[in-house]
Amino acid sequence: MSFALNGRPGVAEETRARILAAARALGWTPSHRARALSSSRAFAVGLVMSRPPELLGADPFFPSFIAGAEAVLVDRQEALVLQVVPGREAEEDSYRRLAADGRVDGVFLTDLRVDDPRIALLEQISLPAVTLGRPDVDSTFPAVVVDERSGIAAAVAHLVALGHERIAHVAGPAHFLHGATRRAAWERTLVDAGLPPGRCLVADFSAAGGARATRELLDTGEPPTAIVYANDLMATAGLAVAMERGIDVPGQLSITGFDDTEIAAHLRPPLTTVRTDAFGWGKVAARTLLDLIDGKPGADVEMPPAQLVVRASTAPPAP
Amino acid sequence: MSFALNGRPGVAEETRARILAAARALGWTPSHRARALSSSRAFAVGLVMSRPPELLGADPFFPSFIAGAEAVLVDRQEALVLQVVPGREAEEDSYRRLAADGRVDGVFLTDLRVDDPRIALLEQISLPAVTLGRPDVDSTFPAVVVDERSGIAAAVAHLVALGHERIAHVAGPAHFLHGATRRAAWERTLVDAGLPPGRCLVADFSAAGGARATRELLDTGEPPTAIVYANDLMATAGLAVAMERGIDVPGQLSITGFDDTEIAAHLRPPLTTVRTDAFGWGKVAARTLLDLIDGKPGADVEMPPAQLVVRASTAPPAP
DNA sequence: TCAGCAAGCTAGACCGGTTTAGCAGGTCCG
DNA sequence: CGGACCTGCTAAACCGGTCTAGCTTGCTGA
Repeated sequence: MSFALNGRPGVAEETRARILAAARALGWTPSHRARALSSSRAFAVGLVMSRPPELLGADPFFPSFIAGAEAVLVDRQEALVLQVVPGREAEEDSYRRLAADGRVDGVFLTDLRVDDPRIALLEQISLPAVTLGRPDVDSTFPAVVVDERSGIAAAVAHLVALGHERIAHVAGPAHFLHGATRRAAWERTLVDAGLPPGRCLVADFSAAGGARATRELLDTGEPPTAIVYANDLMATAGLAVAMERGIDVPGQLSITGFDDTEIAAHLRPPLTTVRTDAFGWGKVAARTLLDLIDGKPGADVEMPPAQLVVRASTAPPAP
Repeated sequence: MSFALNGRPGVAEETRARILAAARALGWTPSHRARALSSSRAFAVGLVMSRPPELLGADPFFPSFIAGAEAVLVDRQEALVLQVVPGREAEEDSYRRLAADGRVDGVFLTDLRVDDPRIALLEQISLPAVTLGRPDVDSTFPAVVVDERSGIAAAVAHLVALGHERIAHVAGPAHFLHGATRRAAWERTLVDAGLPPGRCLVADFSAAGGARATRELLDTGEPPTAIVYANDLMATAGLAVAMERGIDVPGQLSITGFDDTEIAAHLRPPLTTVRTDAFGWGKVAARTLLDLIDGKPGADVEMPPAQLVVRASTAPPAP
């Protein structure tokens, strides 16, 4: 029976057709639950998000990523199990339970951290995974990588080309790999351009954090003429801080963001930012994860690099 | 066995303890899959989102709602299955498949629409559901309701108290129930205040739509002195349009939003808006849904009403 | 003393697939 | 012409729980 339905060899073509016809005639649907039990598969993949809810809401990444992943998952009859956990300890529990209960056959590892303990954890409980970005620790999991460096580098190069020499950075938390990567890319590009590295303040990707960092930068004796933010949310808050102080953007201060959120193009001035294709990322990550689960050897995948989107929040520095 | 483990009567207390101890000693974990098969339960609930990804990303509602729901679900060992569908037809399929596969025991019905066909669909395939908001059609499902009217009413009343007389509205699509509700609340409050209803433009909750509507409003011979937007995203875009035209906010134009997004308080000027407790909404909705699934009669639940948050984007009209 | 009964326990059917073992029928070869 | 072998199909074990039927045991009352 199942040979016929699942299209495996050892069944005469005519019999297979007859069975399929009968199944259709009876309106028969295979029981997903029985299949899951007998084949010890969940036919689902998991995504654990451990960010504070207000940051999840402000970041367009997850919805787009999820939509992209879903686009692939529905076709393969796989479900997406979502988990939101408040803190780090709960996070480990979350993965363990997902695996122990057999709720999922694999997970997406997002928001990669420096020396991320989850990689060892998942290897230990042998839960297949795909990492979003290349981890800095040994990993047997395939990575789906978007080069964020070149996007930030393009932003910095763009500012340098405009004539800026004091280019600061408002970074994300240093323990996040993308926070660290963006910061390193900013610094490296400045050095390569023969400029002294500007000031770097570490914030937390939140609007409040971005505003605070911006105030601190502007309070310096010799404030930067341009600020590269690690995300649009902080950049937007920074823009407001500048306005509040009567500093013209981009006349007196250039700013760039990262994410290209829906609102970025509709701010005043429209935000120069860096765009990544989260939807496409989700699609590729889902395909890679499903292939891995199916036992196909998963190789790392390189996605198109992040693109600089030049709008009106950047201009030559005031003379 | 299962009597003991699930704490049902007909088992001596001592035996129960012995069994539990043995289970612990062996490191035994009940197989979720086997349980699902034999009890024909999925131990999961579903959420189908049928919005374009870019709007999902800009709206803080879903992440907060999901986080709230998760807070309840983890305690009850229930999973959340997420589905993102591109269009209306796919939507129906999505629910049907979720039910046919027995992937979930119930669903959250969000983004309620006027004359929403999903209610009849879910009743037909007898998939338990909880509606977020009170549907305008007959429904046997419990509704978890947040009064959005009074939040909008408070915003309009606030503007009226400041002295505004031409208060326009940029609405969400009319087929969404919350779009329609917010619009009706705006209109009703104006009429109650003895003012002629201002202009209402229907947009689509997107930044581009908000900007377009704002331009159209400001292009009128006698433009409004205040605009009530149906969400923060459109209000933010509207703010940018005003700035672009050199219209001072709030000096010459007052604006209000809806959602209280993370960025709202960090715009220039900080946005007067209406806040709903999406996290709490998620918690209550999850509890209600699980109770319904457990066969407990589900009554409608009234949540605390949306609150007006007055910031600096509203002021008396220019004389 | 022993039938009558309830509480407590145990064996086994069941959920609905997947997968293996075994069986019928036909072909090939000696 | 008969046994080896292959093909295609069928019957039954298995996944790991839930849940019912029936069996033990200990106690009550005539």
